[in-house]
Amino acid sequence: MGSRETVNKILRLNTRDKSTLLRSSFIAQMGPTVVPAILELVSIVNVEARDVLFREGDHADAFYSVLVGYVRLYRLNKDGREADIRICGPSDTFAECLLALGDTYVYNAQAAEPVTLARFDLQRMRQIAEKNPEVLKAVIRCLSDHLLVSMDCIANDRLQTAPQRVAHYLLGSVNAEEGATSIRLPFQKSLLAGKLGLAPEALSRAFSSLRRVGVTVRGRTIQISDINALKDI
Amino acid sequence: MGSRETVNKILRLNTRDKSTLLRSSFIAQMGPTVVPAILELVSIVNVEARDVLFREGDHADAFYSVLVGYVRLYRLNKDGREADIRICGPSDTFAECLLALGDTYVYNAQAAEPVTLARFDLQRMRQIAEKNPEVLKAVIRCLSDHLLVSMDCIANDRLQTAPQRVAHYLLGSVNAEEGATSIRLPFQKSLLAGKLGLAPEALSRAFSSLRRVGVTVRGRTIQISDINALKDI
DNA sequence: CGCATCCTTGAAATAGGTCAATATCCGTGG
DNA sequence: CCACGGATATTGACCTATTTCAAGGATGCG
Repeated sequence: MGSRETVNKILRLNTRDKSTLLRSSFIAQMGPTVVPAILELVSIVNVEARDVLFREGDHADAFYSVLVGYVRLYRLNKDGREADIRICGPSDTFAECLLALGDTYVYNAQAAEPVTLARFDLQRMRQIAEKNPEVLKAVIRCLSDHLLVSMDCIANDRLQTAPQRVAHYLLGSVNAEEGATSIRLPFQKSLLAGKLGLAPEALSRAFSSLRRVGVTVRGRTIQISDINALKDI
Repeated sequence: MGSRETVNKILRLNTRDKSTLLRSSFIAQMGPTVVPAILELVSIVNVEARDVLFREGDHADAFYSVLVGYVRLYRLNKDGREADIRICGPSDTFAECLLALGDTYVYNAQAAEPVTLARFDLQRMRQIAEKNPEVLKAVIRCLSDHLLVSMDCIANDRLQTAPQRVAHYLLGSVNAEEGATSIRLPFQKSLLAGKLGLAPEALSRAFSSLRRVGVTVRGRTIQISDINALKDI
């Protein structure tokens, strides 16, 4: 029964989820030889908005890729204040550093909305990696990307003001090179605030200070009248 | 001649440097089979205090391990303000993420004092890694450690005040568990300030605010009268 | 012993956090 | 399709931590 259920979970991986998984930063780098073996050990997990996936210090037996929704990775200080470390969206992988680091989660993870995840068993993944350098290389790629993102985050926190961080985020989400565009935020503003290391109020104020360079906010929709003006902030 | 010189460089690797290199976070994880091959392609680099090793955007053909001294990894904003991303000391490896990421440095690196480095050629290292999963695993280990350090840094920047960051640093450098001790800072205070994401003045003030919990500063020597008192900051 | 560098201290300016009140958004159910 | 209500977001006022600028003091190297 237990195994029957597991098989069902895998079979139920719908076309859209499966293609997201195959295109995830982690899986996408591997060839047709290992991918099936990995898909064997993947299970699908659905969690509701605000559910805590795991906590810092918990025993870890899996890492994850996001298929649908957004997950918040964060730490707590002893007063219970929270600080986001990374926001993971579709195709992002997290906690994969535990492949090398140990069996304890090093941050908390919470679903910011209803989320679908691919779950990779750590032990079994280590076994597969042991036999397949291809997997090791994918892990290296993945870790390098995350390290780069983290270093960007440190530098931005230390060098940029709130409006600059917001401008930087907008420029990174924009398709066009210049002129006018509009963006739809993929998540709530409170999540963006956390991602940028700001209180929600500070994000609001940053947006309103960007009005003078042609940024208009209506709900999740952001109008940008001149991309180049944003770059000068 | 050129090759003669290279050989000399390697031969000149003195006992102390060599043992540091063999114990560096990167090399130490590998067995006797690959290590000699890697030592073959290592060259030793000496740079003077304040020398810039490379700049963000420079073409990259090597990564490094520190043997002696300290190296500052930092970014610039467009006004020329600097923010440290990581401080690397003896046995630390940096820029190894370029093995996967590309051939452009993603930050600036500057010697904070006279420094001796082991230089790993990226191309040749990639070739060795291709044949030796052991090397890939060492790289994963190394990247995971750096990622963890970076995430700690983000969380600390966002959650802790200046005195808390200093207390946290001191507690991490202390050997004893409780009672009184003293520490000798391994580098200048201005470097510590940068590492903690503070202006030098803020570090000074943080130290003087820690006086009331029994922290006394004289030059590079820090006296701590009660470790447990520090933990409560 | 002297000079340069590094560190500390003070005073003023600022960015952002916190708290509280109001406004807006959006999913739900009618 | 609209109206309702809870959750989100904005705004204002205040407060605190940290930066910045400027000057004085300590430190250590030659």
